[in-house]
Amino acid sequence: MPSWLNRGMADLFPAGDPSDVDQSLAARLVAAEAEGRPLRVKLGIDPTGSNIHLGHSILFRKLRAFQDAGHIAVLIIGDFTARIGDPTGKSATRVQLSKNDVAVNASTYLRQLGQDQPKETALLDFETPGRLEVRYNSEWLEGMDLPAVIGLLGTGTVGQMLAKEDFSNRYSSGTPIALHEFLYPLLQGYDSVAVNADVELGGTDQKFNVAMGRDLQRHFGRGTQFGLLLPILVGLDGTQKMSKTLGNTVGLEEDPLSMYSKLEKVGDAAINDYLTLLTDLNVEALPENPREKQKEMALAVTATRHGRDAAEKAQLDAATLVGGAGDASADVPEASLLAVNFPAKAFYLMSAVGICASSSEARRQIKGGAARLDGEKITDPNQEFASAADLDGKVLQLGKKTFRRLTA
RNA sequence: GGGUCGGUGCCCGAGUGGUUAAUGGGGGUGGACUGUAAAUCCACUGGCUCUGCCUACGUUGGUUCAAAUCCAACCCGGCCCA
Repeated sequence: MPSWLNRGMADLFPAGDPSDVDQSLAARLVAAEAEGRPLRVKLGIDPTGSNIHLGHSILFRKLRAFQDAGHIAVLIIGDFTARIGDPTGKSATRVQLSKNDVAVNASTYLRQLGQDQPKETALLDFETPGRLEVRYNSEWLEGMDLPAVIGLLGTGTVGQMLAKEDFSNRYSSGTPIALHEFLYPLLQGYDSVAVNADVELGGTDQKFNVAMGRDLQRHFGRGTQFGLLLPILVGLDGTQKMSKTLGNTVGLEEDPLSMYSKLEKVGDAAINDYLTLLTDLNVEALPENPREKQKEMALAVTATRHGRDAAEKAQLDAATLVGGAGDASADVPEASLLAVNFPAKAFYLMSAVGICASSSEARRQIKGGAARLDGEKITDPNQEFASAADLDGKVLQLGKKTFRRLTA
């Protein structure tokens, strides 16, 4: 098996008879090569949120690696499944996305994946002909009639569903499981049938669904897919998975400075994973000193998104900002003063400019000694600023790592 | 459909007529310390250009000078029965 394929891999199944194209991905690769037929590699995404973070990107990176090896990336946008909405949790969170929401989210996704970029900077290769198929699953799910749905339901059993960890947890803890949730794995699996996947990529938490895809392909008499699972990236807290709701993410489109400063304080235990899953570098090449190691990793990961030069600039800026703040040359994200009404009191300014979520919070932060303007501590929440001109170009700081350059 | 228990702030979870945005824990943010880490300690943790004013304990009404706490209806969930 090629190393680009093995890198960071958490699980590959089935992994049976090495000579059987149905049991061994290595055999399938060899056979495909002999036939001059690229593999079809499926990756499904639900366009529910609209910001891709580094945790998602490890799957896309693997998909890209397949593309670069000459295979076909089949990106499935789960517009149909997303529209039904995930009923997990309380009634209040039962969001039903409209057709329009889904369309907007999907296009945001594609843009972030690099739809309009050359393949050198894009996450996926949109350029090379024949390397990418983008499919929407409403294409085959929307028109499915009740007999077909019943047929699909008939391929699974309640026992199978309850064997799935999160269903069984919820069942035994008394958390409701809506009936249609059982349909989800089946529909997702049916996507594999519809696109004739050879390989499906997913996080390790997707094993059940990916396996379902293989089962359904067999049921429908199609070629079977392999499941290639990648680890779930831990978030910045170093313990829980990277996820938007936990607020421990690094967004793909974040500016170099915030990306770097977040990454350089990732917990020691997570550094190797970050490097393996988010870059092509060798773990052995990293320095021993844990602090240096963090910096190297942060630099390398930032560079994959913004290029080496921007990443190095971010590293420098991070160092100077923390040292004294307000360095005029530092490349700090800007915040416009246009929406601020003058005269402005300090606490109001901080909320109006978006560095604090609310003016009450800003008040508290100032009292807690967290706010600085050009490195000088703001002590009075009611300190007044007469006009935007007084603030133009200055750096507003919250805590040690949040900076905004104010612009009139 | 019947019985029963329950729905509290980001999460869990106290509270059961009356100073108070509402005990405690978790999480989060900030400060000290440090390697901008971990651990530990301290503070803060509804909103509002704020010496005051709003909005909050499933929803809507009601009783009361006064309700998260009492009453009614409704909505949602667990369990048992069908």
